[in-house]
Amino acid sequence: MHKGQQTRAAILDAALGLSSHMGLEGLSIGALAEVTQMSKSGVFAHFGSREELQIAVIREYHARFEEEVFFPAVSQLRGLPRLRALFERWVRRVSVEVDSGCIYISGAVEFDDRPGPVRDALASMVRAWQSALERAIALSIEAGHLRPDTDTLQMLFEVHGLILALHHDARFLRLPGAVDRARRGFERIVLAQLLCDPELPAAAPGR
Amino acid sequence: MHKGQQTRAAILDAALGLSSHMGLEGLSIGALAEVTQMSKSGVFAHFGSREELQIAVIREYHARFEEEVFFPAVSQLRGLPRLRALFERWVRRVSVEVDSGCIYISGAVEFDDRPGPVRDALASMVRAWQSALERAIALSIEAGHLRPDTDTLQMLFEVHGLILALHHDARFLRLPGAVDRARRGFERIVLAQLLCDPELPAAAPGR
DNA sequence: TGCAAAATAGCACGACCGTTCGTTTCATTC
DNA sequence: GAATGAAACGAACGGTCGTGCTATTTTGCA
Repeated sequence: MHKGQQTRAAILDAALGLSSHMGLEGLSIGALAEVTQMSKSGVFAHFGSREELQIAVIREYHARFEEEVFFPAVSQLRGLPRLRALFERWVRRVSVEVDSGCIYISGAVEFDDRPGPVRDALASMVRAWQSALERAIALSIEAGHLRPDTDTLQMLFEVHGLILALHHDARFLRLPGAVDRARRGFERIVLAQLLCDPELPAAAPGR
Repeated sequence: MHKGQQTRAAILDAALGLSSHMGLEGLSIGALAEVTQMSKSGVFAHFGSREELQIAVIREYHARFEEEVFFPAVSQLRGLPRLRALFERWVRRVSVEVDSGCIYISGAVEFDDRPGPVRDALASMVRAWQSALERAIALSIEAGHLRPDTDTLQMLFEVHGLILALHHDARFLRLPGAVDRARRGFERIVLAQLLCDPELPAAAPGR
């Protein structure tokens, strides 16, 4: 019987839209029932608890994030091209999204002082994404695109900062030009660690 | 009659602690009454509405932020020393705070999709702080510490990103070493735009 | 010391919250 | 077409929320 899975998916879709606007804590079963034209108990039955619903939302967001950001980027050549693709898609996801609001970012703020399974689920997803980026940076070093003395975690930290600043300026302050500033920041970081032309296949390092 | 002001201040103090843990949206009059050992209506009477309470919290946070970060730093020499002091105190405020959670950061995420007076108050405070930083950067250029072609807003954006990444990694992921990474990121940004030794009084630019 | 005003308490309201439970509708298979 | 189990509903519960009222206490000044 697959009618259940079907409406569960529909509920989850609505839940993602809602919680990207109101945050994971602002997500309520009543509002969700209204949006999906169902009864509260009907919605509730699919998840068993509000916490489970929140975790399901996080997992769904993770899946979509992978689909839209990670998977398309890994088709790029490993090294700097792939890293660039990851960043570019990340930027788009955070900024121009129609109904967006990155749940990773808003969730991190909402749950930084709130231990529990929701926080754990969120943290593990974020860590997974961060280590994917870390691998992409490491591969760029291996491929000879970035200097071998590049501090991987430091670079990750700074790139992540650009995304957070973009989210802040574009979504909260509604400043124009935030996307460009994020891109320029990225190029500045990369340039400082650049070893050779990333368009060419990796060769012996120039100085 | 100043008893009112006094308890109002006490309430506000508790409210700051509460909302730095639970966020401005998580701040409730009932919880506040419990903490301050007052009745709900007693607390309520001091502000007239929850929204006014939130705005009062924002203003109080702003005052403390000025006190702890801005004012001590402007006693430093204008230019790079002052900019460094601003950043260093900002870092401390965001990271090591006892009961912290920067309301500017959490509020920005909570209210990026929620128009209204609270959002407006928060945004104006954040903008005030950002333009204070912008002035500090501009002064560093005027003083000859930074290259005259430095993009002020770009630098502000990147520095802000470091603080946001620090907040994320230290408070949510609880990664060690985030503070150092923020500091190193700042030095990297400054170094790229450095014109002459900031310890010396501004002189004719070396190349 | 007494009095007006300010400050606080107490209580109730309506709304929404997550959750439970018994019932009803629906889809599927014999 | 009847039987069966999943899916959805509807009503209710206890709780908390913000917000009005009306008393009552406390405060500061004459």
